Amino acid sequence: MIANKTFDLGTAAGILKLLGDKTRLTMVKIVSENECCVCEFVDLFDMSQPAVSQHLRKLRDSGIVKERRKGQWIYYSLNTSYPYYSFVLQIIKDLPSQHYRVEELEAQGNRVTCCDE
Amino acid sequence: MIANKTFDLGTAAGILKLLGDKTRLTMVKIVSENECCVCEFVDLFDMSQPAVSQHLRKLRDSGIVKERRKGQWIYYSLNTSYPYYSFVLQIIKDLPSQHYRVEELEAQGNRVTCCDE
DNA sequence: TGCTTATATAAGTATATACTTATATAATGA
DNA sequence: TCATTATATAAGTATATACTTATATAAGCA
Repeated sequence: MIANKTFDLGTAAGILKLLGDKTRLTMVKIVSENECCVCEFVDLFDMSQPAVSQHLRKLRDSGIVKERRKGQWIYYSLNTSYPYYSFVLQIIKDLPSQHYRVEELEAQGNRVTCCDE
Repeated sequence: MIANKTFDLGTAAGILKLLGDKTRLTMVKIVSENECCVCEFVDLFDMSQPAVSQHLRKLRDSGIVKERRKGQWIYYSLNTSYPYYSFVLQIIKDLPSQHYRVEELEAQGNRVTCCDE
């Protein structure tokens, strides 16, 4: 683990608390494999848009994920320059891949064309 | 990661939620290095006995830690046969060692003589 | 410009959580 | 047996959390 200057137990607990919610943990696993936008999460989780938005806000505020606006859409991805990125990666690396869910979305034609640049 | 038959995201999130509390995360790190009894935790955390007991209960109920009675004392330690032990270990392994805190306790003469068998 | 779509925020609410104090259980030892 | 020590549990409470609905912001397009 590199560049974790102030990696105390309080910091670690804060990260674990954020990841200790099934929705957010799944979100983080997803964006570690595929850049994803809010409306796709709404589809994937069958959850209201504000609920999704509020979870993403927590993850963004902490620095775990980052956003990128592309027209109307805002894409979320794992923030590789997050100071505790390696800690996050360590936690999610062995979790079951969620790539198939994004593929399903794509098969249904519900994926936003985000890969066209 | 071995023997995690039903290691889905819900299970993982549940574990992370338990560890996502500074007190419990510290407890788990401590018992990964030293077997410890309740009254020692009370000293270490400067916290009420019931509060400590309730945190330990959550950790024990989940299976993360195990207990061993020795006379009046109940010693807690990391449960190495917990199905998700390797996941827990992966999370805590790089956290700052808490061994010095137990040593301080010992220096103050506040350590229960638990190693006399 | 006005309409639509995507996303964020605000405010309210029900439930979960981490404590508190009081009490129960269990082991030790006089 | 009774007192002491260690621990657990029960019940109450204040705060945190994850939603809800309503509304605001922002971009694209007719």
